[in-house]
Amino acid sequence: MESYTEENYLKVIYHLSNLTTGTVQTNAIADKIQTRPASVTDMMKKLAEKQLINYIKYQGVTLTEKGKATAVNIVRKHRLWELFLVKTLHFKWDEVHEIAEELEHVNSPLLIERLDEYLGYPKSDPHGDPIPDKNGNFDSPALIKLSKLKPAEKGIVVGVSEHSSSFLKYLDKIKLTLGTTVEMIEVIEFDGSVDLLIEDIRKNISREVASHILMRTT
Amino acid sequence: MESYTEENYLKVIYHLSNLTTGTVQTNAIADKIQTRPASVTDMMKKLAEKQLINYIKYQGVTLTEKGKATAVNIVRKHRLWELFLVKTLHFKWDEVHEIAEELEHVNSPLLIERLDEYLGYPKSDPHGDPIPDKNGNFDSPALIKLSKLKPAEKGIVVGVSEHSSSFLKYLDKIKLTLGTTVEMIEVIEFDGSVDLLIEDIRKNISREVASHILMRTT
DNA sequence: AATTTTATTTAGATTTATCTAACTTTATTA
DNA sequence: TAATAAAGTTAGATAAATCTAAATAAAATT
Repeated sequence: MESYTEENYLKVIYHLSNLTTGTVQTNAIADKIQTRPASVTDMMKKLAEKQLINYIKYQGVTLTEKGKATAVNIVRKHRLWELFLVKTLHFKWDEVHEIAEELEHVNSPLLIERLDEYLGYPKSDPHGDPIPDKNGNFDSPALIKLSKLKPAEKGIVVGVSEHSSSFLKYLDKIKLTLGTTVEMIEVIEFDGSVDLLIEDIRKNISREVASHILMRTT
Repeated sequence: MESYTEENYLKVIYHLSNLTTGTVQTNAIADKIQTRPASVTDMMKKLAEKQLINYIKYQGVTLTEKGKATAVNIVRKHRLWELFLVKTLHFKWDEVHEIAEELEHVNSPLLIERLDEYLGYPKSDPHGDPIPDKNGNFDSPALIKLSKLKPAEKGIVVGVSEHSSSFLKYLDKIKLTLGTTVEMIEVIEFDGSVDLLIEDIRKNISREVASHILMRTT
């Protein structure tokens, strides 16, 4: 069994290696986990000893199969809980992340099995992220960042790659929520911001925001 | 904020002082929490420093108002989760204790508020134990142990004072579940076991078991 | 009351996860 | 490529929760 802390490290490594598809650096982990690089190094040694990561001094880490399976299971629990909070307890999508961060560490495979069943074996969470099944499998639809849409191209918002409450609240405000259809008008060369048509209203959003919104083109 | 461990100590002290209405001894806590008396003493000093308990060396402890409020809140969370597991996720009453032991430590007042609302502000959990409300209030109906019923007296099973799976499974087996009406036939003087009428069938159960079944007389 | 038993506490050690400060390795750039 | 900057590691320390073994206090018994 992994400790609460070990689970968090594995989860963070998993998320960071998803973004770069390569190895994960010590400082990146320290940043995400809000700790010191020295603490990360200590933990890397421990996780390597437990065969959960491949660790080469000064070279960063990758997850082993075992480590990846553990991480995916935590992600599965996190996303099932988020969906439960929104669907059953009527939380808003920007309120669930922190609570799920705690719930994901509750260790009862049967509980998660039952929760999955209760929710109808869902395929995605309230932010559009895929929910791995019991065996860790999930399909990641081919997604494109909103910032990469071509002029006149249309797409549906299916996910976000940033889960902070302030970001999600902002999306609610400008009506850029999951399932919304958006048409690209143009990318402003000067600052990379984008002019969009959101439900027939023309809006400009920053490059920063547009790069965290994931679309499926239609 | 209290740590996971501190919360467990407070909960155990609360439950033990309920039984004796007096102070709680070091060894009793050590026993319940499966740790050494020396560890309990260490923790008692810490909890006393935080004003959660009144601690006098060699004399045992009592909860302060603050400590009691904290303990009651944990009990509230535990019982709400147990009810959720049974009502919504279709667990059996003997399967929920261990899972609730973990869930009770998730710290989100809003989550518990919503869960309470979702469950319809219930007054008792699947074992018949009262669920404290948001302010820590609950009514403890005047209960009598099954072992104390007088011959020919009838009562309804409303709770149990033992939550082990083996005990609850046994109750299921002999059809002595919550809500069942039972009539006392006689107490066998020799071993204190009781002859009962349970749904028109005459059964004998041990003093030990009968003393853990709580009744409301009818 | 003296002795024995039981309950509790103290002292000092251990484990886990963290830290700071100093040092080493790798990467960048002038 | 030598110097500088950035990234990562090591060594030694700290806090939380636990332990064992020894000491002390309270309770029970002769």
